[in-house]
Amino acid sequence: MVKSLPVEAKEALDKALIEHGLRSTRQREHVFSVLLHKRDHPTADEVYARSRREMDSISLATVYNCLETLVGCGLVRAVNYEREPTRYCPNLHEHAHFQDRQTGRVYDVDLPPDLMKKLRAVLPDGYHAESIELYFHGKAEAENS
Amino acid sequence: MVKSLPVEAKEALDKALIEHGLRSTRQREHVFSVLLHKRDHPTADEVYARSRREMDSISLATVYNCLETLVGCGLVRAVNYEREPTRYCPNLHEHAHFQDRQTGRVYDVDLPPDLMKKLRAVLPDGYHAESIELYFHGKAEAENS
DNA sequence: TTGAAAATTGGAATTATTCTAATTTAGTAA
DNA sequence: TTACTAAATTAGAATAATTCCAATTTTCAA
Repeated sequence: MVKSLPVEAKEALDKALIEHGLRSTRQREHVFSVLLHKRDHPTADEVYARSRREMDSISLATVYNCLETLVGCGLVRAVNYEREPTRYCPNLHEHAHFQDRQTGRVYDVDLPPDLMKKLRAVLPDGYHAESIELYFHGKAEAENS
Repeated sequence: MVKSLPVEAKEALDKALIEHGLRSTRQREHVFSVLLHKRDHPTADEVYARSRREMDSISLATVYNCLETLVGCGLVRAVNYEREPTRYCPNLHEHAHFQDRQTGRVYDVDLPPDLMKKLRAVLPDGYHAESIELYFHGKAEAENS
């Protein structure tokens, strides 16, 4: 059972939507709550399945729309490994991703402060990065869950 | 006109193919030469178009097969930005990629020695990276070509 | 030279995602 | 409240990069 949005998340959502000139809808709120509730980098299909458990009328197209909206508002990041389906991540701290080769599971990797600054400094003059994505792929030692 | 493979590239290709228990074919050699000749991170479709200019009988499926083989042999890297078509890069030096938001063009970014080592050190115990991909996206000041 | 395994081929199939056009809804103004 | 209008949702069709398939061709070792 996905609990509804905590107030601070609801506030962040409404604020971001208003800032972007977008409306608050049940579906957007629900999709956001699904992402926050289980932060395991689900695909759109998985978000759809989870969303339907509480909101059986939501459509796949709407899930895609909501995810795109959330990414556009900066509340969620899209994570792409090779040509696998896009995964979604509501962690807004500066972080990288690690995918386990065997299970395909994706984990967040915290980054030391200033690492992004250092990476940005690697760019030659004339290159200005708006986003930096750091993807690790390999073997993660067995964990529970 | 795509010149045929330089000897050292031909040798590297044959060596890599043999190491992986694969055969040398005209198509593999030609696709590799196309990648080496213009290193602008072409998509499979673009590689197909270029390959056909000299080898009109090559099929799109074969181009995909060859690219996959070259990547598997470690002679070429696959570059993925969001859900755009995969691009291919024959630069084997340690490097990152930068995509210009406006043109979509992808550039190689040289990395200082040891940067990859430092990035690897960011991983918590139990995580072992086999590959690390660093993607920049933003604005590159206008260049010729 | 030959045979078997591997590679190529054209076209069909797949699949994540986007598009479309009709319906519903949110938010505002009267 | 009510009514309006633009925005959002919806189901299903369409798209596009890639993969699959079964038949043919090629490589290479014996």
